[in-house]
Amino acid sequence: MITIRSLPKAIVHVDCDSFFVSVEQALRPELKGKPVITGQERGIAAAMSLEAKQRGVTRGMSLHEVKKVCPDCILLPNNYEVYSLYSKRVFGIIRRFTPDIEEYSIDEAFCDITGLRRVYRTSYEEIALRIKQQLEKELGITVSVGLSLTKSLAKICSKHKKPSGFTCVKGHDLHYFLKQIEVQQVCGFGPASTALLAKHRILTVWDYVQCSEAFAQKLLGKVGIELWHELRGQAVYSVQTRIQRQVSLSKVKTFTPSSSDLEFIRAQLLRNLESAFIKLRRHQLRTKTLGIFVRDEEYRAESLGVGLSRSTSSIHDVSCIASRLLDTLFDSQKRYRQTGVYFSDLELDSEHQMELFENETRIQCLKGVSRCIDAINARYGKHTIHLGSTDILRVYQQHLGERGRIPQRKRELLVGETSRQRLNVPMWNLRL
DNA sequence: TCTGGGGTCCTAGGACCC
DNA sequence: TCTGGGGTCCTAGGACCC
Repeated sequence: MITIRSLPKAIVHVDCDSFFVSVEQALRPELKGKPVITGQERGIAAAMSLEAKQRGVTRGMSLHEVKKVCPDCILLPNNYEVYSLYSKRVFGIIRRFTPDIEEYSIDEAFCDITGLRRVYRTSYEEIALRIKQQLEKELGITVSVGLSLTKSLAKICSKHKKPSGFTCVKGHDLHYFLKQIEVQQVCGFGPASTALLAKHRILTVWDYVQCSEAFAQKLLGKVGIELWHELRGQAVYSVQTRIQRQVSLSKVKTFTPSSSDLEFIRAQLLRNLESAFIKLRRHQLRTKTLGIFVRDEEYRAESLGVGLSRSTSSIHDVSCIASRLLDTLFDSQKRYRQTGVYFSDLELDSEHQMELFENETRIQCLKGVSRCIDAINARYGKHTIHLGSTDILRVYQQHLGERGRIPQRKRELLVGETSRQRLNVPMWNLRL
């Protein structure tokens, strides 16, 4: 069921331009006007300055590709702590104008300024412009701002002119504006929806809102009908001022070349599991489910999940389960290029209640082990202490033969180390 | 774009029960 | 043993977002 708000609203969307790079440039003015790219540590371009974009650098481009198209670019590693601090400052400045703000992502926010005309004794446009000017003045970065009747429309507006754009679309201008906007520019219409709409000759947002509500639902289900209202100026999505509780957590790893070696894939999967648990504990969470997935060379995913009898934040409880799930999914005829684990149904550590027949001593003991591992890894580096069965990854690179496979004789030597794991005896290795 | 990582939400279909 | 109908819950997979 969807709720449509009857009164017209004034929703602002703020989008920071090339956020990561803009922050770097704000902190180091000598970088301004140069082709700057962040993402060095991950090997792909995460964000780039206008100058880099003009040379043909795109998001997700591999760095050796970047070097080809833009040899003089300045490569920087992502500095999430600093971006996160800047992000808080962005939200803080907007919050001075209204408490009705949704922190949508690290560099985007929605805010609802409905009814504030009287408070500020000025128009909605003027309020939105003041927010933009204040952000740019205080932070030394540029932002693009959209103002309209709904979140979906405001987001299209902020994207309409970039960088440092301001677009306001009122109800009476809506039809004129929507005729210029293609459906793929709507947040919520991805490649699949766009292709489906194109089949029915629906190319612009105006074409879409001219369809009947029933047709929108038939074609694209719940999202289709919600967006149909939103794009006609009837608000369905409200500005979510409260931070939503995290509902899932996952860790994936793609490896090149692909592999059909079960023990190597198992090691990759268990390494994902180690990382996922580290993150889970860092957020003081526990999981009640465990899921794994693998992707083959065609990028097709297969997954398998189980509910756990009690929630946990310790890998000892589930490493054998993960291993068995993999045995079920694994097809020796296929080559795989990605593994992943995911936890859904998360609960806060503080909210966890012991069950009647739980073994308190064992649980406390495992907790202590996890605490020690976290402390050692924090001091000496991630995965300094790791499961014995993931140790194969450390030596794998040294032994790689042709086609990304470890020669059988060497493999036997390596896999031998992991046999205890499969006998349900946790084994730990210290990387020295 | 053909594929890097971390999320959210929706839906179709199956299992199970009455 | 086969067969109706309806409800709920769960799961795998898809689509989309940053």
